[in-house]
Amino acid sequence: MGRRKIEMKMVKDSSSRQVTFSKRRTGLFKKANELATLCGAEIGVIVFSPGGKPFSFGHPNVESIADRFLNQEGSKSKAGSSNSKNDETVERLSQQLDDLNKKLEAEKKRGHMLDKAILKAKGLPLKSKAPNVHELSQADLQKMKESLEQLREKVKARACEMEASSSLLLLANEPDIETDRTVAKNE
Amino acid sequence: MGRRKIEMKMVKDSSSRQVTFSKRRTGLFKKANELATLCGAEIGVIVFSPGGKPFSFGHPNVESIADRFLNQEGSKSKAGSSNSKNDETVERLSQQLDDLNKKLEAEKKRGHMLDKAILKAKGLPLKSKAPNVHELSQADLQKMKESLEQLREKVKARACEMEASSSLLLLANEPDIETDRTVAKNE
DNA sequence: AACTATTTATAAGA
DNA sequence: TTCTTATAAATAGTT
Repeated sequence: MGRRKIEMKMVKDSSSRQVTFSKRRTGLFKKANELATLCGAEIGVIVFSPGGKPFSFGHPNVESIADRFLNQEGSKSKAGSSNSKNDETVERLSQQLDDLNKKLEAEKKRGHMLDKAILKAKGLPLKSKAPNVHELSQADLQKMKESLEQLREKVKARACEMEASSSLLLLANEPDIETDRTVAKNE
Repeated sequence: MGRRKIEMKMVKDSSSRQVTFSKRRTGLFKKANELATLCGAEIGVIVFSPGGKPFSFGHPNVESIADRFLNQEGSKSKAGSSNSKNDETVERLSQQLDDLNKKLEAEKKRGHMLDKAILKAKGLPLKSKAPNVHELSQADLQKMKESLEQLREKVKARACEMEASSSLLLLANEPDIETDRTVAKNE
């Protein structure tokens, strides 16, 4: 978003990385604040710099949001046991798998287009070495997609089980809830 | 940032607010992901929609970051000590999902690149069947982990294949290969 | 810290 | 809801 487009990978130069971190952290918090303001959403952002220093933004405050998220009393079982945390993790993994599925489908379509494009444009000797490299790639993507779907099913199944059984577990662990609005320290 | 500049006030129209929330949440997660990637920072973002639905982004995962933040001083390890193993596995799964996303996005970009440089479009339908497996626990988490590792290998393999086979094409067209991860769920 | 040239994000509209 | 387009913002490279 500046003079040049940059590669999405770790900035090598330590000094530049620090500058980027600082600028983008500010930008991220600003975006978070706008989202909270415009939509009345509750948001918590926690950032640990590469040096391990903590920064945070919260509306209304990070602690309550983090706590609420970790114990997720909203729609699941009422047991605030250590399992609910795990439960939520599994739930999120499931969501991420869903997301991956979408990406894979898009990628598959694109892959077919590329196959045609490549053959048409150059008629490269891709078939000589083995079956078409891109065809194999497609097969792999298909396998990946199927595997991911299986995993998703397992994860979902497990989430349900945990929900059902977690209510039997201990309820004696509640992290304290603090109050604090926007906190952003400079590194 | 669009057709018009908008006031930083709660969007009145419920419908528009929902759209704004969805778009900006996606943008926020993307920014968070970029910050994590570029600077090697650990980031956790938690968003509760006005309706109370939870969304989150985490690198490597929200839980560990939230925990670390809430327990700034020492370790936490609440009650369920038998869950530590699970937590560990889940953490690894999260890490691998992250890795998968990274590679997939890299390919996606590569695809865009080739696509852009070469041809016009064409799509195709697709569907697949996923066995519905229940009963998941320690052993299953292990399987999930292994599956993810296999997938990662496949993706890695494909990435290499494409890299090798597309170099010729790339030379004749646009260079520039990037990587980026994006994890965002829609409400 | 400021300053731009560019790249991104996104408000509207379809 | 997804995509497209016109603009507002964010920000990479500089000074």
